[in-house]
Amino acid sequence: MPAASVSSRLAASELTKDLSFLLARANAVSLAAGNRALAPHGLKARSYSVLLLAAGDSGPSQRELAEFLRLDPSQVVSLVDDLQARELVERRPDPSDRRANIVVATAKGRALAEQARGSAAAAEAELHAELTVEQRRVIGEVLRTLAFPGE
Amino acid sequence: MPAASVSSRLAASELTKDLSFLLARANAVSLAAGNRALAPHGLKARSYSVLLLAAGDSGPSQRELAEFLRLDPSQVVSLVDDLQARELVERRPDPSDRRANIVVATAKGRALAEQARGSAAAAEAELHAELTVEQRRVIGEVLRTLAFPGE
DNA sequence: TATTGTTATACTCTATAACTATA
DNA sequence: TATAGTTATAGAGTATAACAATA
Repeated sequence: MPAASVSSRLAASELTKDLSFLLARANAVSLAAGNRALAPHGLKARSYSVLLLAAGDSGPSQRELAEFLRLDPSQVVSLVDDLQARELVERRPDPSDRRANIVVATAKGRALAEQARGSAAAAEAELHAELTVEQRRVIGEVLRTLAFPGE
Repeated sequence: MPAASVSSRLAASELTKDLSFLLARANAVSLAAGNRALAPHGLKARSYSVLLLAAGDSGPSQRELAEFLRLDPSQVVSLVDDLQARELVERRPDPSDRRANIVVATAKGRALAEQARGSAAAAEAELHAELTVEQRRVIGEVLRTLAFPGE
């Protein structure tokens, strides 16, 4: 991983006003911290997201996971393969469509998801420590709008 | 690229409240739109960022580019190699440190940077069309804080 | 015909280590 | 000794096409 951020002469650059750049850099910082927090649980951001969705009560198909996480269906295959090999999730045939697999967490998977959620939340709290309550509220709204455009 | 986002049963998931997830997804949307807008100029988000910094008046070294963009120095090498082969930037020896290369845009590079900036700004404006003025102001502040923690 | 999951493959991105030239 | 740039390489992530089973 590259060195930690430094205050730099480049901070005066026009890029600092580019929201897409700031979004990319903020995400890189957040992703690195998240992966660090999840590593002790044997998870990364991707596998954590799949596990969390599988541990919820929505009963997502692999296709739905791919769309929601903006992954290719083939990437979901290997993520689920890995989680299934570790007995954290199961593939269940969808009774209403025999082509589809419903991905559901096992008891072991739900327990791990709960632990990992604690670690992820702690890491996020640390990153957001400098933000005001108002800033947190607005950023939630805005990111939801940007993350799911047209909805 | 995966399918466009869909409104989904999964929107009720706890992940929708996870700012790190929303940040990652918003970035994926933004990056895809940015790369699409930059493609006609033969650029991607990465090379565009390097070109823009080289076109400014900071005169960044490769090391500074790596830190600011959170890239490994070896990644900067190939980005600059590519831009240099296209005569968009030059490597100039730093007079005060003969180990370092200062990366500066050529006239051709500055012209392309200006064009690309227009395309990128248009794409960003479209993505942010739904945001209020107040939301834009706050997101700028917040993303700067998250992108450059501790500064 | 179209879609879900799968496999295979190629390509890009990321991370690491080692080397050189300078400091 | 340490740092800037470079090279090489391996690993992770991404994108595409093709196939079987099912709709």
